[in-house]
Amino acid sequence: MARLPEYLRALHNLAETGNETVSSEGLANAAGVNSAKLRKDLSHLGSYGTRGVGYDVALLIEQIEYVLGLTQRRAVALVGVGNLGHALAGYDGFASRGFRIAALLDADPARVGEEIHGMVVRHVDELPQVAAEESIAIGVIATPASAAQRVADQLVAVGVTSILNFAPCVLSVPDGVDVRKVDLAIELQILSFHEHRKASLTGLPGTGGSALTALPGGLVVTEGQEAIGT
Amino acid sequence: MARLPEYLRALHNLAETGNETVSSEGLANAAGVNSAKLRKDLSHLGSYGTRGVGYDVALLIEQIEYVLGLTQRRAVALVGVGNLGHALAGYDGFASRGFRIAALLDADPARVGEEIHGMVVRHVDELPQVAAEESIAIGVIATPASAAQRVADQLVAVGVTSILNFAPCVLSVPDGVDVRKVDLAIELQILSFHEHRKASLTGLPGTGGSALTALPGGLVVTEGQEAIGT
DNA sequence: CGCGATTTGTGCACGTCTTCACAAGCGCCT
DNA sequence: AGGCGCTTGTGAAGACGTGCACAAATCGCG
Repeated sequence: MARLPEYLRALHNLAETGNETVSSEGLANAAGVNSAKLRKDLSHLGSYGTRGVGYDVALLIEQIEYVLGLTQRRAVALVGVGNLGHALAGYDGFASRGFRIAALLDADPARVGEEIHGMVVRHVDELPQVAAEESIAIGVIATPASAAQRVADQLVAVGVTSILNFAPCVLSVPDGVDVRKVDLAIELQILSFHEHRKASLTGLPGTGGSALTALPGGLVVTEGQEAIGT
Repeated sequence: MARLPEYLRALHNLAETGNETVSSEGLANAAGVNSAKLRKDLSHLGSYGTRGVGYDVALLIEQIEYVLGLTQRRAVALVGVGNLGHALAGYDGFASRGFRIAALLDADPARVGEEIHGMVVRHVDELPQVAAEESIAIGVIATPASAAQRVADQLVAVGVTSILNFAPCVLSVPDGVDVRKVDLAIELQILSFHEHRKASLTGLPGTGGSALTALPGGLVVTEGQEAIGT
C-alpha cells in the first residue's frame, strides 16, 4: 500500500515523543486517514496490535520498515543536476529515511566534475561503471523532458528496475520496471482547478447544489458538490 | 479530474509538432492512459470531439485550460527557500504553465534579503503585506516539518485557500482550504517496496503465484501477483 | 447520393477501495 | 475471580473507478 510510508513517518514522530503504544485512532489522526482504513491496512500486513491497548510503536516500525524493504540502505543514482537535481542531491529527507545517493550524473560536459554536497558529478555515459561499482537500486531522473526517455533507457540497460521520474513526460519501459512520476507543475494545476471551482461557486450563488460552470463555447461541465476527491 | 493536467501537457506537445486533431487513442498513448478512460474524462467535461475525426487540439487545450482555471495567471507565494525552495523558485515549469512566483518568504532572518533568481526574499511575517500587494492564489510550503503548520496557519490567515505542502507532515486546515502534499521520500519508499517485492519473488521461486514474505516475528504478509496498484 | 471506414460517447459489468458497525479479545480494577 | 471498558480485527454494504464493447455519428470516396 502507498500509505505505509505515511504511517511510518507518523510512527517515528510518536516514538520520538516517547510513546510506546498507539491506538489505531491516534495513529490514524497523525497520518491523516480514517481509523478503520488504517486498521485494515495493518491487518493486511499481518501485524498484530493488542485489543484494548493498541499497537506497539517500536514493533510496528520494525514491521513496516521490513515490508518496505528499508532494512537495507538502498543506493540511488540521480541523473540531472540542474535546478531540481541540485536540491534533490542535498535533500536530507533521503538520507534520514534509508536512502543513499550513490552517484550524481549529468549529460552536460560542463557540469561533469562539479562537486555538489561533497559528491562529484560524473557523465551519464559512465552509468555502467557506476552500476558495476555498487548495486544501484533506484534511478531518479531530474532532467529536461527531452532527455528523460534516453536516460530511462540507459538506467534500464544497467539493470535498474525502479525509476522516479521528475521530467514532465511519460516514460516507456519494459515490463518489470516500476516508474513513479512526480510533476510539480501538475500539482499546482490541480490546486488551480480547485481555486477555479471555488471561485465559480461563490461567484454564481444561484446555481445551488449542482453547480454548472459555463465554458467558453457554450458547453457546460457538471461538477460535484463539496469534496472533489482528486 | 487529476488527469487533466497530463492531457494538457500531451496536447501542448501535439500542438507543437503541428497536429491539428488527435484521436482519443493517440492522445491516450501520449498521456499514458487507456483510451476509454480518456474519452470518459473528456465527455465529463462536456467537450465534444467529432466522431470519425477526433478532437481539435487547439479547442481542447482551450477548454481544459479554462476548466483548470489557467486562463488567469495565478500568483504563488513560496515559503521556505532552503534546498528545495531554491529549486522551486527557479523551476521554469511553473512559469511556462501559467503560474507566477509572486513572493519568496522565509522565517530565517539570515535568508531575508537574499536575492534568488531575481527575486528578493522577504520575511514570512510580511505575508499580510505581500497578500495586500497582490492576490495570492496558492501557497507553497517548502519549510522543515516543524515550521509547516505555523506557515500554513499564516497562509490561511491571509486568505490563501490552496496549499502545496512539501513538508513531511500532515497539515490541519479549516474546511474550504485545499492541501496537496508531495513527499519526495515517500515516493522513494514506495519504489523501495516494489524492489523488495521483486527481490522476494525471484528469491523464493517455490512460493508460486501467491507469494508469502516471511516477516521477522514469524508473521506473514500476502502480496498480490503482478501489478500492485499503488 | 450512398456506403464504408473510422472514431466518439456511453451503458454495463467487474473489481477495488472505503466506511460503518459490531463481535471478539485483552487488560485493569475491584 | 469476575466484570467492565477499551481497542482491534473483520464482515458487509456502498461508492467509486476502470475497461470492454457497441451503437451513434461523421467524413471521404466512388
